[in-house]
Amino acid sequence: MDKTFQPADIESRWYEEWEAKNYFAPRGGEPAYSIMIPPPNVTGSLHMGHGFQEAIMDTLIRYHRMRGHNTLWQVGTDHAGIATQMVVERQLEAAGSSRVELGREAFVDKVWQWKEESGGTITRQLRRLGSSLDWSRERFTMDPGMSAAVQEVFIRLYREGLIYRGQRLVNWDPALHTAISDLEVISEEEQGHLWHFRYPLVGGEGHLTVATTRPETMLGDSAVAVHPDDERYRHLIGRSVHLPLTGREIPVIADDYVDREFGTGCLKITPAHDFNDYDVGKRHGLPLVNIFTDSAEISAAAPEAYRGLDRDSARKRIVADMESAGLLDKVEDHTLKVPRGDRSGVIIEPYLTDQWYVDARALAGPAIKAVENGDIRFVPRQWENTYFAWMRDIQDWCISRQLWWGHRIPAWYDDAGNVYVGDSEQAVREAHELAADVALQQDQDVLDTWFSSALWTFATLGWPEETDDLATFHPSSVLVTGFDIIFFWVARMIMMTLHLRDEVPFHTVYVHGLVRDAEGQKMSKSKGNVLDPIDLIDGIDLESLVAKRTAGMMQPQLAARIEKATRKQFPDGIAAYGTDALRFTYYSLASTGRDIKFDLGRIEGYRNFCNKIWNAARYVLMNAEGEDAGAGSGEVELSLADRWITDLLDATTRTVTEALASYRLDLASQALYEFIWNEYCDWYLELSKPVLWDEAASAAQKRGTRRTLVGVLEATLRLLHPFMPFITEEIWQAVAPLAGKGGATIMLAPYPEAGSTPADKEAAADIEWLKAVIVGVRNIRGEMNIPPGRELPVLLAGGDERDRVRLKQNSQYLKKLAKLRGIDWLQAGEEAPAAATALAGDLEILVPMAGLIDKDAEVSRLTREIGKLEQDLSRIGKKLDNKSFVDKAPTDVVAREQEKYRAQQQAVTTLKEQLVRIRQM
RNA sequence: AGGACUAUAGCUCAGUUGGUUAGAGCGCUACCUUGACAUGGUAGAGGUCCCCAGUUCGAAUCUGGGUAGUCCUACCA
Repeated sequence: MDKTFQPADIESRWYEEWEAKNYFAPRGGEPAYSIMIPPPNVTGSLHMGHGFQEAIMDTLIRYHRMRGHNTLWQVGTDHAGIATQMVVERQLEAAGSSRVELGREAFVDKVWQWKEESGGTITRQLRRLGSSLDWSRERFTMDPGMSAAVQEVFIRLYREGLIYRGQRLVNWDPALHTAISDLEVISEEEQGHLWHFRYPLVGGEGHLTVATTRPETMLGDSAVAVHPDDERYRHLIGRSVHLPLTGREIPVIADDYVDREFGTGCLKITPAHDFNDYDVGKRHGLPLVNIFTDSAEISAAAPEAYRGLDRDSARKRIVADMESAGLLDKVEDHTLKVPRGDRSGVIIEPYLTDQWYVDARALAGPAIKAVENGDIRFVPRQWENTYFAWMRDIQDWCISRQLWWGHRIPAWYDDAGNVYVGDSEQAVREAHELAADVALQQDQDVLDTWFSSALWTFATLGWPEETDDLATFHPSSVLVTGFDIIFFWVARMIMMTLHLRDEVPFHTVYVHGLVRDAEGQKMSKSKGNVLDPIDLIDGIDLESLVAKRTAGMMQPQLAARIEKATRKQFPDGIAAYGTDALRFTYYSLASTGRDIKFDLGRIEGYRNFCNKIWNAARYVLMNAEGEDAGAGSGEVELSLADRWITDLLDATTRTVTEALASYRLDLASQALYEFIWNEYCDWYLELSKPVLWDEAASAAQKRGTRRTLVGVLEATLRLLHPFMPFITEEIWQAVAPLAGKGGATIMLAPYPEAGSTPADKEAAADIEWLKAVIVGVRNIRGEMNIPPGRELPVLLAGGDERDRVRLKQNSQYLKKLAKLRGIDWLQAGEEAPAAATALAGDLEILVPMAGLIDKDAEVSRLTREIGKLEQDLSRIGKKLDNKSFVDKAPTDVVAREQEKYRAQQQAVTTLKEQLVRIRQM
């Protein structure tokens, strides 16, 4: 074995073997445990959020698999309609072509081609993370099975009246030329202006002043509204105003939607371009004047002067024209919320079109109930409130998209505009007995990507067939996801699955936090603070990192800033930490209800942890290989340390198991870290040395220590395997045979279970005593700068019979671990030599100072120690003097404080006497 | 405008039902290449648990009110 842990080669070797041997597939057993991966974008690549999420799922999956459950981790990818189409369109543009030029069929072929080319990236990356996904069942949201399921669902819901087609205002993306759902619109505050326009009253006397943030929409105004009770304008209701620049006259109407306090109290109404105005227009029977094309340029419905202008130019022109007409009252600065498309980033336009909708209200009821009654549980719980809030006020879901990449809507139209929904044109013709000469045209639109994702948990298992897999693995056990897609995906899965299958898609939703950068910023390409998990695994040099982060930047000045920041933050690039270290970092930061700030210091710490495990294993193998490690029938004698560490492993197993059950991977990883490093390595391995290296130790004793050494390591590796799959497998292969364990892989070895035997409290107490004495000596050594190699003589004083017994049993340990030359009891009446003092309970540990220890140094050390103790003593004293504490606190608490007080007092007395003695020297 | 979450060491974070000397890692200081490991060992320094009030014998923990930050939902032109 190498002296340091080298993850790269080990990782690829083991993953290939696991996959080749089909260890990831379900293997029967009871009960079933299944997780459906949130399908990543097929043409995407892995980011830190994926890394985090997959790591969590893999731990849960490996844990249940080792427990012998029938475990399925369903893998697959998503076709990601808009995102993927955009990428391919951009490629075409770069090549001087376009989607339109290519035509629909050729374009879709092109996308498929791109999917074939780039689709392997993300799945390769998933493998690098060690994700034990069942690749033999890999699915894609546009594969034939999924497509059939999507079609089936659409038709079924249509027949049930839960999908309908309607004309209304939608969120229109004028760059992508498609409708999008409410969720895909991001509204953020931006600096803008409020323009006050004068609309002259018809009849010649005066005007009304309206305030608007969108001057260009005035061309589509249908009315001016005032509040019905507004004294200022009441007399004008029913009159008309000239709509400037258009030659139209529009009425003054009354509607209590108007806020009298805002602006002038007069509101221009543009029913075709504003959601609220649309409602007002409906109430008053106002005409819809659509002044935009589908690219949000001024349309033929507007005066000729403005036609063809984009929104921004139109705005400038209109403001200028109003000003020169003397109709611009004033302009104020104003911050407003601007709605933008989450993909395109352009301003979204409310736009009147025909679209398909899902009646979400009807589906929401059962979905709410399922969470209310606990059929589905959110972890952490608080997300249920978010879910309820949204579900109780849910809007109908616009599912049609004017894209080419996606599931084509199974609807056909005849020339009269009648709609026929069915499996195919043929099926529709037959069902509706349409003559062959009736021309039918299929709907041009595709479905929202989330429509197919909503079917993910059951469509991947063969639905609409009632397959064995469905019966076995559905509902799935847990969904692991980020809060950002609770509405997009989680809620819709729940609604669809309950409706179509009358069962929940999963029993638990584990919601994890967002992975942010070290400053707490969201990672994004434009900020240039993105970390690629693969780079943390393999490492990357500075130049490559800079190149990667600044590639394909639209704005060069951004690239310069990113480069500077990157060079500053990673002057030496990023080291190769390996998958296990990366995963462990995720777990350690995965406390619930909290985002993760990814800190390089942590991953480095866990890389070191891997190395620690590696070297501990080297030590164990070094001492056990070729030796009798107690797996046979030879007599075995267990030492105190053996009993203690075995017990502690048991306690750790319990902690880890409980933490896993409550999705506290941070607590699980912490318990493992502490046990392995602070107990097994720091103490147990050291305690094993005196036995193994002692000529006088019996074969049975050595056998006992070797057996414990190997046995505890072997079990610990299994305990750790779901978290650190690679290093544990590599070491386990060498260690398991020594422990008498068989099996081809640790992956399928049983997960340790906490034993039922009561804790060996005596062993624990003895080890605590031992540690206290050793730490006492080390403290003196450390404070006095005595080299660790120098052996010290030690005298013991005070203490009771138990201390004497313990010393007798543990002197070998003490000598070795505290580097002692000899240990003697100070006889009664014997004068102690000048010595530095440490305490272990009532036991005094004296290290004679002769030639080693400086008097002043010891004086100040003792003084400091006494000071600390006295502070503590006075605190406890006050507590005990408080009558109501003694009266009201539970007796065991009081007793504990009293014992503490006695011990501290004793300690202070002893140290003070010692101080006096030293001073007299 | 509603709602959620967060605030603990210089930094990143734990702290379960109120009772610990408030912990870990990184960083820092000192000493040390001792036969698993310098990606290491030993020892040490470092905290007004955001502020105020309350409940309690006792509050980092419970209640109320602030402050600051992050985010979600809905939005008035």
